[in-house]
Amino acid sequence: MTHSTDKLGGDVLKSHGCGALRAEHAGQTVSLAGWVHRRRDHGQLIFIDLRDRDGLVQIVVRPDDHPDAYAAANDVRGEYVLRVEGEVVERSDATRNPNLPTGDVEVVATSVHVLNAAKTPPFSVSEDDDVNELVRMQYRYIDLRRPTMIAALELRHRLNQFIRDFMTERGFLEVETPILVAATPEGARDYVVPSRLTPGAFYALPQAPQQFKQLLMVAGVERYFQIARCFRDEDLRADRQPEFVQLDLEWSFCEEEDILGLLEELFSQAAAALRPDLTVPRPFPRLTWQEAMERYGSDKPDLRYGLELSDCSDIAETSGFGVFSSTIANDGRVRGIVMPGGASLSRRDVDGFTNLAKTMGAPGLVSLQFSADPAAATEDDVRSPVLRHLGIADARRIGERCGASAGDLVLLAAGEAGMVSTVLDGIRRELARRLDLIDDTILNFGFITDFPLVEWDDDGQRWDALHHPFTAPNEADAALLDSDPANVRARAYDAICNGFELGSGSIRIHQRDLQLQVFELLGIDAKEAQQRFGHMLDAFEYGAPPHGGFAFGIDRVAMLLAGTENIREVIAFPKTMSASDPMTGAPMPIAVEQLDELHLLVQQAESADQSAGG
RNA sequence: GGCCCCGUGGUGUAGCGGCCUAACACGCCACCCUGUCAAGGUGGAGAGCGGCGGUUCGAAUCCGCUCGGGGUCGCCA
Repeated sequence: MTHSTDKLGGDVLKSHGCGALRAEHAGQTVSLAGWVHRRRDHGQLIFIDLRDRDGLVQIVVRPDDHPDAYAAANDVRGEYVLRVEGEVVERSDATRNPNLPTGDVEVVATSVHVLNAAKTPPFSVSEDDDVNELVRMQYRYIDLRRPTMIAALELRHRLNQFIRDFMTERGFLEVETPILVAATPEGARDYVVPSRLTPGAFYALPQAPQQFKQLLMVAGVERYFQIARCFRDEDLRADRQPEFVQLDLEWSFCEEEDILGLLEELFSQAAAALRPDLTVPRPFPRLTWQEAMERYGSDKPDLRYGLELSDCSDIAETSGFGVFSSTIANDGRVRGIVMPGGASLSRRDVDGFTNLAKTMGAPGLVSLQFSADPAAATEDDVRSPVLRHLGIADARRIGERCGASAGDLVLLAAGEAGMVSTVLDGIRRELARRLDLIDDTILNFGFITDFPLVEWDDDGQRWDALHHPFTAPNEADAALLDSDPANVRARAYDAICNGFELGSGSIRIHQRDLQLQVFELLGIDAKEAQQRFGHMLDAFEYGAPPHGGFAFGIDRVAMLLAGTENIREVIAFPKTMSASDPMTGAPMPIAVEQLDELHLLVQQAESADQSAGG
């Protein structure tokens, strides 16, 4: 036989995969093994759809020639595990099933063996029902049998494979780094592992292999990558899991262009290989962070649609509307977004947007509904709760500034700049959904560049690294490090796609002095720096090459390639929003003996009905 | 930590103060049926409505608390 695409055949128990059989196999005697997808009993004729990882094939069982096979088939139920022997027969024209890849053939069974019976599963494998996720997770091994889930696992496998090949071809070396590492107080909350041998001491699970990969650069690896497991103990989201997988890469003697160019190739080639049906616009658009925030209010804007924001702060500043003028007087901003055709919305609908804004921290929204072109609008043409305060002149200017036309709705948010961005970003995404502007046949990748190096943390009263403390400042802004840290740009960049952040990277600091200067800015003095990051600082003194890198979430890329908005759909065994696993019960209390060995004392009883006290 | 949504037979839903000793679809069980492929037909079993407490003559239905799931803001170097 010539080279076959059948991956599941050739076993002792199984000569072919169910999904692999075609007309060309007609006449062959085959042995198949798989699960009963469906069974159709016609009395003196039983059809069984036998399913394995690659697909389905119809088995026909008749009592006359093979009574034993028929008897076995009679007792078979859904999800029974069978081994079937028989002959592949081309179907008559009237009985072909064009909906099935194997629909031109069927297997006439000569024997049917039940390898294992099965209880009726808690939900259907054969129907694509919307089953409660808790139940799916409790029985994940059944959930994963569903063809869409198997397909997601395979997609992910192929993505990983693609990445390994791609990186290898470009000279990157896959190096594994430790999972038990030192805790880092900065950044996300660490998952922590108590040390038995060093009482009172703890490892942390890595949030990312950051320091190790930089040290690999100092070690002369030059080009490193790893499909790395990362852990962050933060609240979860639809696109966030406590443990996730990144393509982590680091590159010596590289500049921003090298990395962004590599990523563009990687993402577009991966998409072309795995989802040739999707459109990937190239070149990937690049926006500075500043520009992204101005135009979209987000550092991960969905670029598949417009709905850009407009700044109306100057109009607001001189406005007779006190809320606006005082906002500007207090260093706030007033910005707006247009909903095309929104002038006809009811008060109730407009209130819906206001309520959405309130959930994101806005005191409210100002709405202006223009029934005429804003440039020529009279008071009768503008519907707004604040028209009286604003005046028709400013209403016109705002309408024009935002680019509204007759029939449009303008929504304005006023207040602190960050809040205004958050709110309008949320409104923008909601508008896109309502106006059906989201094209799900496009993967719109992009890069965000020139992030600020640091941001002021009001709670901690200090500067925090926006990316991480090893990010190099833009050389042009070096002078501002002491005088005006907020305006120092970092040599940091993010990759985005369809409104998701895929990952981020930067050119790193490779000089001890500059690193110390940045630590200083972050409130880490020389002594503390030496204590906590001495190995990095020392390494920089032993011939550290200039280097930079990137890391992106493989789960998220897989999610986008799979066409879902939920990361759990592309993870074999995900955790719930409360970071638990309903199948295994993790996390769970451990025995007192185990705690003792680890020198741990648990503060509270885990629940009131247990006798173990505080 | 805040806010929003959800929890009714195995699954998905309906019911939203008495008509509910809870309805429908799929699934399940039994029987019939030789060409179906979401097979078909007939019959049947299966939940007391996440838990606790309240309001009421009466609670799946209203209220409070609680548990669980989902979503989101904060958070996520």
